[in-house]
Amino acid sequence: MTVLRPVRAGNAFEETVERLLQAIKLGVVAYGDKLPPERELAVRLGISRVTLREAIRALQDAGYLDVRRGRYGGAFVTYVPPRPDAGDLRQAVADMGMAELSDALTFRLAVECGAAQVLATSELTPGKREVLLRRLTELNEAPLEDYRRLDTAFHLSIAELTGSTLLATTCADARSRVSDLLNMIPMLQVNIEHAAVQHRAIVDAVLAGDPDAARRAMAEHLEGTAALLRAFLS
Amino acid sequence: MTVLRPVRAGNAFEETVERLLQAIKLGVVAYGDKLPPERELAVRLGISRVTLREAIRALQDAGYLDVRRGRYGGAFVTYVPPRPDAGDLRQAVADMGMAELSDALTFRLAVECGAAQVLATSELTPGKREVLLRRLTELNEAPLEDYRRLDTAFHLSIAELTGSTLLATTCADARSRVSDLLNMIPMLQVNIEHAAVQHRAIVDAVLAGDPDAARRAMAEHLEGTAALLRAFLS
DNA sequence: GTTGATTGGGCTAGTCTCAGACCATTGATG
DNA sequence: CATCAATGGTCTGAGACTAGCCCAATCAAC
Repeated sequence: MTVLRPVRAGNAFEETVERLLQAIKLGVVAYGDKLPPERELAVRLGISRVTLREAIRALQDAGYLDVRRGRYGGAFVTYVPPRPDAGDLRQAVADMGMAELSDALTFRLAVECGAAQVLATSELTPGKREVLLRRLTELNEAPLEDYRRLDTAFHLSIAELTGSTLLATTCADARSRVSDLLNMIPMLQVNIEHAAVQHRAIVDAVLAGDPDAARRAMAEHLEGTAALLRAFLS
Repeated sequence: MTVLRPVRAGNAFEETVERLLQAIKLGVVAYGDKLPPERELAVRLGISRVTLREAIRALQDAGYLDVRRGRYGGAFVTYVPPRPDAGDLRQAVADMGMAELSDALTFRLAVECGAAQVLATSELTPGKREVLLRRLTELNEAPLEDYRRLDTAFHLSIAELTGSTLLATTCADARSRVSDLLNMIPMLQVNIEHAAVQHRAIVDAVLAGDPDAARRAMAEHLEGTAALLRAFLS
């Protein structure tokens, strides 16, 4: 029974660390940015300041954050994604386990295709069309070190533009489950160009209001990424 | 920022009540069945027996469970879905709020279509094909009072057959967000027949290995249900 | 009947988490 | 250079949650 599973993934401290790590690794707070003030963040995360501080302390010790006191102080992100490396990738996949990996990839495929389909079905305001196109342009013009972050932003904006909070958080969750691995895939110019074509196809289908084409373009894109990932494992 | 949202939906007691309610309302434990023994269930839910007992007590007080001591005792499900009623439906939607409702419907559309697509893409073993067909048959032969439960089982088995635990739990979550409302939609023979045709189309597309058709059939089915729901609100 | 296995009922000591108050540091501003 | 607002750092008492233990009820099997 899939429903009588653990109510909680861990204690408040552990879950908070995970959540902050997700924000950092997805680039929601980029390098050099700071987290919101502790008091405000604790409220938003629905936990006490004490617990939040423990989590921040752990991330500081692990080298993800630099905490400074005083006015204009805060917890600044110092994390930079590791340089892509096929060896690290193999190691990371081994740590994760093949079963969990394919679960995560399947999950991502389903929810992101669902989001693309829904977005293509919905009435898109000019403002929304513009957001989508801007994200695509930013990604295409990105310097190499910003590529992953802007790719994440592009993918997540598709889910966010549907207007469904549940869908947006689920896509963010799905992405974060594979983001470490994606970051370790060596980036070749040919792959980036290939991805750019696929991104364009997704946007075109969404803007044309063609859910079938959107779903197909997204599936092709994600399956390409998954295949690339698997290719570095053999 | 969609990612710096609350780490927890409530305290352990509240989340446990929700989870048990989900199991009951989705029919994972049907009327007359009993929950697993407290000690075992507490382990599976990852909580203490004390907290579990509080949750069970609350559900007992609310009339969902009948708890009996001694050997062969346990917590027996006494819940029967309320008789469909358009008035109750309107009330429930008003309580829920339109924004939350459309979020839930969008979410369900995305993840269930994603699941159907994924399943149609995957290699289906004879055993899996059989499970799917059996669920469909059971649903079609169901007496009226079992219809909702078997409909849920049919939909969830699509997600489960993908082999992705994440996807299965997400679909269960999506369904449970609208299950109360679905239970309140008056069931007309014409609607059931209509749904049967759509269910058949979904299964055919999945078995044929046609992800586009599967996605389309599922979308049509869910949009039909959503439209039916909205129809009773005006 | 008596027994014994299974199950719910209840207690306690210890840990986790919280809310709220107060302290310490920083740096822009006057 | 003094001020002060914003921010991290720390403490305390209360409540939530847990692990582990033992008690009480039930009923099939002997």
